[in-house]
Amino acid sequence: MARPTSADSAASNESPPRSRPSATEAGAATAAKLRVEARALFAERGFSGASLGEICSRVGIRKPSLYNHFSSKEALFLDLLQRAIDDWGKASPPPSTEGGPLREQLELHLRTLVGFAVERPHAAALCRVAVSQVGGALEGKVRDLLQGHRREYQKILEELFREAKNRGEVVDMDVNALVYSWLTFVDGVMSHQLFGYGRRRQEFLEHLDPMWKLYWRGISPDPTEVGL
Amino acid sequence: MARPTSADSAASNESPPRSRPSATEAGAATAAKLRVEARALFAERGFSGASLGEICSRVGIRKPSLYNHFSSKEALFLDLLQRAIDDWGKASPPPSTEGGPLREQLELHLRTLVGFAVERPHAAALCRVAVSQVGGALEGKVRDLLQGHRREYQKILEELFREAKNRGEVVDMDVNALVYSWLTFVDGVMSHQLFGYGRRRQEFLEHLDPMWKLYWRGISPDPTEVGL
DNA sequence: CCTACCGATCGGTAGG
DNA sequence: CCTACCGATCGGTAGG
Repeated sequence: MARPTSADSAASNESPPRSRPSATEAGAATAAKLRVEARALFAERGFSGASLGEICSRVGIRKPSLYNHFSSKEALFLDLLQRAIDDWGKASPPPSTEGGPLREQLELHLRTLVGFAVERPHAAALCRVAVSQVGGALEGKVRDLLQGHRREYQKILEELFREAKNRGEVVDMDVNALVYSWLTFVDGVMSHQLFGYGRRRQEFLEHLDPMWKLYWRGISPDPTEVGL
Repeated sequence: MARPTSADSAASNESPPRSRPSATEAGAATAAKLRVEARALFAERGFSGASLGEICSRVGIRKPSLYNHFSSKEALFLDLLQRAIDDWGKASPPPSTEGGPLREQLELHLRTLVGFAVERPHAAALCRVAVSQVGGALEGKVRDLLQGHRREYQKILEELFREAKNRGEVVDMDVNALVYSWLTFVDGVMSHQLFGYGRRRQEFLEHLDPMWKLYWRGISPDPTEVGL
């Protein structure tokens, strides 16, 4: 995240504004604005519920002009999804066995995952919309994008937990069960963050710390030493 | 669940077929068919992505005839959502402090929750679609339905964990943290079940047992006694 | 339950 | 980047 700006205003590859923008720079700026508004509207209404007309209206251009930047509604959505996945991955690098004790690695990783959803709510919500987009025309392409990322993530977790188990940093248990346990915990936390409403979301965030401790207690090699 | 039939073919209030159906019986049968197909299509494509024309086509009637049974697309969706919530609640009665040890209560409850998603995938997916329906016209009404149910569920859990804590059946910790921990665990499990794809879903189900044990280990008053 | 039809809006194109 | 416009489809109504 280049700038500490709020709520998804930052796209992946924005350039700072100049005093006299060239034609290509103006075009890039329009494309960036389109991405911001499209991301927000897709996140709020889903793929079919968001209309290109409204996106363009929010940017201040007419609908046909959008096709100078994106070849179709589907292409626009997939572009945004790819960026959201990439940005999320960059903001939350997977934990490594080299980085230190498993407990600290996992806790940090959890916090960066949640942090992305807090700082980039529209990008996170777009991923949620994509996951929910099980039917319809772009089903296959969305699934490919998401599954590729998920498979890679799962493989990293398998290695992480296998090594941690060998070092006695985690309870002695089937590695796959440990991986699924982590995925379930993360998905549960993200569900609250992505689907929760208003106050609930904030209230939930305040309980992240004790929830993490209870999770760690479950997979810790020595639960009695986990301070609660 | 009255009949052990597969995949959501059973609506909430179907009556068994007779040899010579009256006019009102035929009408009720049509309404039931409409619910089955609408539930499947809403679940697959979302609210905006599903069209009344296709629903009617699957049932074998013309679009205007739908309005003899439901006053609008929105009313149809809300009817289905209400039924899905009710059915899920009936199939998964919340755990009670009277019913026995907390551990057994929670495990049984978890299995009935997952069982509903397995036996009634379209009803469960409709709830997922509704939760995702954060924007658009029916935002407020959907939220009211879901929040009402959620609040009630959360209150029951608070009482459950408070009493269990007093009896020493659960780790000594803030009751709210225990409640949120349970909600997170359940949401994580449901995420896999509702959003998962094909083989993954099955593979995940096979790990439900060890995942449950790891969860219980985290909130158990004596984790060392949890057999893994 | 049907045919016939409504205005609105959709994603996208032609052409400049 | 625009105006003008396309065919298709949408939810819903009139009238029987």
